[in-house]
Order: sequence, then structure tokens, then C-alpha cells
Amino acid sequence: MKSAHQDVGNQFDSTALLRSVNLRPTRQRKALAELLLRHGDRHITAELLHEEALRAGVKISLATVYNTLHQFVDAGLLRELVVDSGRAYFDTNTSHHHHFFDEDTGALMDIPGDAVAVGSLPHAPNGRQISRVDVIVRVRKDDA
Amino acid sequence: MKSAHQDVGNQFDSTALLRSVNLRPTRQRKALAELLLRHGDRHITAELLHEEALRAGVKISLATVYNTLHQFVDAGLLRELVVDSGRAYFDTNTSHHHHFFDEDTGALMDIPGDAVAVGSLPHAPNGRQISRVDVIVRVRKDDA
DNA sequence: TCAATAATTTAGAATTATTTTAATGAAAAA
DNA sequence: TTTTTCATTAAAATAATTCTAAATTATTGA
Ligand SMILES: [Mn+2]
Ligand SMILES: [Mn+2]
Ligand SMILES: [Zn+2]
Ligand SMILES: [Zn+2]
Repeated sequence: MKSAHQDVGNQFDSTALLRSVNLRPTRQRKALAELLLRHGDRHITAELLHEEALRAGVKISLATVYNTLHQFVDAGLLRELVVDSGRAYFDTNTSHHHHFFDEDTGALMDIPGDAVAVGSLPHAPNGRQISRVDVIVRVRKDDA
Repeated sequence: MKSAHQDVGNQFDSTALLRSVNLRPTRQRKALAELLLRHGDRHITAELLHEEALRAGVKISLATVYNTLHQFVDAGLLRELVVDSGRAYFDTNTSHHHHFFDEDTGALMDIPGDAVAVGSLPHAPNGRQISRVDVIVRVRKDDA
């Protein structure tokens, strides 16, 4: 029988998830997976996730947060968003969708993939294939 | 009568252009305006433009290149593109259009605005207005 | 169960992009 | 011309991210 003091707050099996994408289930990776994926959709930066982990009592370095986020992206667990120069956002929603980006606050909001019809794209240049189509709707405070 | 040795290669009146957007026509700003706008559409980074200016014999610092690019964006002469984390591109094509971004080479290619139909966008969040819709078609080497 | 091996984590340094500062120089106004 | 305003610059500062190399941890398979 396993004592309960190790898995307080674990809603899902992060070990199994990590194993399923060929990543060793280390303490740090499990903690980040839980912080990121326990709740619904999130758009977060490495810096903020690091602070959140420390606040939750997880001992982890910022370098490991960056490493892990990139590993999760490579494994398909996360998506990296580029909307703001000099700041990388990571998105826990990996399904087909787009974004509102608030230029004043830096907030991101999902737009369901089927709420945007991108029609009649030209062909990709020679020898290239389309890897993704990103639609970013930039919004800001109403001047009215 | 004005001697010719000062304006070799100037195809257009950069002084008038700068005056028209309320920027003083300094040597540095005229040189950058000419490098950027003499030829057709360009997608360039500050670093590359700086090198290009030095190669053309223009004495200018990188800080001034950054300042000037941002001033040109504010004045509507350029557009800033965010497609790649940690690298800002400036686009001399300020008309409505979108982009192919080659993830392998970093190259950008224009897609005419009317070649992409973005239909049925949801409303902007409360108190916000849409400032721009960017469509980025990411491409990479064909795996086939 | 326990080394041996391989993978991971980390502190700290390094890199890269960009901005700020504060002093100097150039353009416009008076 | 003289003054005022704005622009340029070198250098330092900041911020995000990545690299390095040593220390730690996870997995494997006697
Ligand atoms: Mn990245
Ligand atoms: Mn910028
Ligand atoms: Zn999202
Ligand atoms: Zn363009």
C-alpha cells in the first residue's frame, strides 16, 4: 500500500503520460505536466510556469522548465505560440485553433479552429509542405 | 546647381517622404529609407539592415537602426512581423497581406491579402477592437 | 538488490535581441 | 546666429533563452 502524502492533487497519471511519449517520468517533468495539464487550456510563459512551480513547492530550475517545455512541444503535448517579440508562450491546447492576442495586456484567448475559415491558400513554395496555419487576431483597447 | 556626388543611387525623394511623416530628414534616416524602400517588398531584420548600411558606406549604429525602424513602423512606412521567437522582422509592404514562413531557412514570402479568405471571425472581446489579423502559413522541407 | 549505464538536472556562464542612458551633434526655429 | 529641439551614439543595462560541464537521478540487467 502506497502512502498518500506523495500524490496530493494528482488528478491524472502523469507517469503514464510521460512514458507514452518516451520521456522518463522524473519528479520535475511530472510536476510540470501536472501544473500544465491538470486544468483546462492554458497559455503560459516559461518564467511564469517556473514561478508557479516554485510556489507549489517544486524544486526546479528555469533551465529545466525551458528544456521540459520544448520536450513537451516535440512530444506533441504542447504547442509553442509566437505572438509577441521576445516572449514565448506555450499552449496546452494542441488541437486546431487560433488566437486573439491583446496587445495591451499580453493576454491570449482561444478561437475555435472552425470559427475561422481560411479559404483558398496558395500552394506552398517548391519542395515545402505546410506544417501549420496560424491566425492571430490582434486586438487592443477600443479608441471610441 | 547641386553637384551629383551626394545622391548617387537615390531613386526617390527620401527627404520629402520623411518630412511627410514628420521625421527630420537626417543622413541616417535617409540612408535607411533608401535601402529599405528603393527596391520592392523586403522582409528584413535590424541586424541585417545594419550590416547592409555599413556595407553601403553609411556610418550608423545598431541602436539607431532599431530606433529608426520603430519610428518607420509608427509612421506607417513599415510593418513589424512576429513569426519567430527572438527575431523581429520588418516588412516594407504595408498593404493588407499575409505570409509564408519557412521554418528551415527563416525566409518570409508574401501572400496577397485577397488570396486568403478569413471568414466568420468571432467578435473581439469586450472593449477591444481588432487592430490586425495576421495569417502565418508555416512551411518546411517536404518529408516525402 | 545493486552496480553500471544512460539520461536528466542544475548553477552559472554565455548568447542574442533589444532598450536605456547620458553625452554629443545636427536640424529647425527664433 | 543663437537658441531650442530633436537625433545619434557608445556603452551599459535588461531580458529571454541556451549552453556547458559537473552532479544527480532513473533505468537496466546481472
Ligand atoms: Mn522555443
Ligand atoms: Mn519592436
Ligand atoms: Zn490556444
Ligand atoms: Zn510581407
